[in-house]
Amino acid sequence: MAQESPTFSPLYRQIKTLILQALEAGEWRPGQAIPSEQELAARFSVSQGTVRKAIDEMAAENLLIRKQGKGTFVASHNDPRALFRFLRLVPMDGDLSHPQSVPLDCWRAKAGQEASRMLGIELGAPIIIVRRLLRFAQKPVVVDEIYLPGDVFPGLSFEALQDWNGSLYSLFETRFGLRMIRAQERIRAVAADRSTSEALKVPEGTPLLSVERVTYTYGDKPVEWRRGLYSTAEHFYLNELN
Amino acid sequence: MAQESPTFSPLYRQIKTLILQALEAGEWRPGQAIPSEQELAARFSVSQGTVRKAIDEMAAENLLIRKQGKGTFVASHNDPRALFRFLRLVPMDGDLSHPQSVPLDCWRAKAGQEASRMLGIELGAPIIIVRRLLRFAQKPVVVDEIYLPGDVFPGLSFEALQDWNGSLYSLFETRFGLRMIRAQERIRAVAADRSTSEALKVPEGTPLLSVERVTYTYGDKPVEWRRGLYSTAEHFYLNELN
DNA sequence: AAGTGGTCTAGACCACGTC
DNA sequence: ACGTGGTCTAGACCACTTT
Repeated sequence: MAQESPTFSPLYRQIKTLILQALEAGEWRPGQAIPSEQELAARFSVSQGTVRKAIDEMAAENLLIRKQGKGTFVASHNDPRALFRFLRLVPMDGDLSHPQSVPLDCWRAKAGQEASRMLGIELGAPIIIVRRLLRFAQKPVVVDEIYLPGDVFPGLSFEALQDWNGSLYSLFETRFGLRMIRAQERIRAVAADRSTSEALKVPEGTPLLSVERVTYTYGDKPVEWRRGLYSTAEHFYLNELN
Repeated sequence: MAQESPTFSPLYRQIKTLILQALEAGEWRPGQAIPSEQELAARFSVSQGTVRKAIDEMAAENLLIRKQGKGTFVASHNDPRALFRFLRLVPMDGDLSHPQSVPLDCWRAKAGQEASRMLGIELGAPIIIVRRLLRFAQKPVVVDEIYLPGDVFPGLSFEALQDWNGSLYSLFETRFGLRMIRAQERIRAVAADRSTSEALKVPEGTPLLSVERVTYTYGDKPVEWRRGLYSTAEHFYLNELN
């Protein structure tokens, strides 16, 4: 039998798309509550159960956060719980202190082969490169080199980075309205080169984790490419396999 | 106000526990279909929707697999799609060939400090240690050293490992009725020692990924502890952050 | 045609947080 | 007391697979 509707999409997915579009358009800001399920059901002329299923999926994707008795909220990187969603590094001695981000450098350049491919932008398009150090309990543990599309981050400067107390993604969200949704990391083992060994205060040649990350915002659009070098003398990368 | 029921558990979670127990007791084997939602609803005297919600959660946890029109099936490591659920290593050139497992050694020992802590067994309890090589397209990429509680794997031998064509977890499931449910990996960067460098055919001192994994079966019981050394010259560890 | 999981609805009631 | 999300039910209908 021929399929009647090869592009069949259940109602709750269509509702999900509509909510997603409202989210993307900035109708509700990160951290704020979205309308109640009843209100959304009325707005879209469907039952509450259908709205519920749409929100369920979005909550599972960390786009929304449900709080019984209070409402449903737009997920935000300002929420401290969101920090370790993307940073999987854990101290071996179980110390739970928050890491400190120290900007080292920030300059503008043109996208080369690799950056243009990873960020999905044209060769030679303006980009911003940030180097920064991550410290746990004052000890340097990670050196990051971060590549950003220039047109998405207008006015990003070294001073702006220094002035910000919080995570980078928190800054991106607050200053540029850009929400990081998901990321993909490619991990390899490499030997520390000269400049890295100095920054991390380890001997040259020390094995380090090389963590390359591409981060996506709404619509699976890549907006960050970074390479981090992790010292694993006193920390490890923790991954849960389900 | 004092909470009326501090141990409140919704009905669908109780149903989930009952299905879990049936699964654990081996009432339905891996790969087989479980009863239909209607049958389970009748068996537990609840509505189909409640059973559905219980199964939904278990499907999200990769314990069950739903197939529209056919039924709901017990997840199995014999399913080839399950292989890369725990093995996150990907060739850099996108070659999708399946890895080949080559057993190197298998012997019995008594649990030391670390093994007893990781496996949750007594110091000196019998364990089995397996060393094996993983090859992608004939090239050696991973050396694993695997620690197993002896009483859970009676009769496991080097010959049994050699005779098996398939993944280790597939063997464990088929031969010992042990289903691996979830795992936790701790990743660090280390330098290749003498014996590892020979097995992986890389120079001594080459940076390698050290991947320590604890694997759990039903009831969060640890039943495997392994340490893998990954050569990342032509492969990388891929991790999706959602 | 029959059986399975998947969707959608409408209504009742519960648990939680706030006023 | 009220509004929110969370649970549970019962029934109708849809999509997919097999007989």
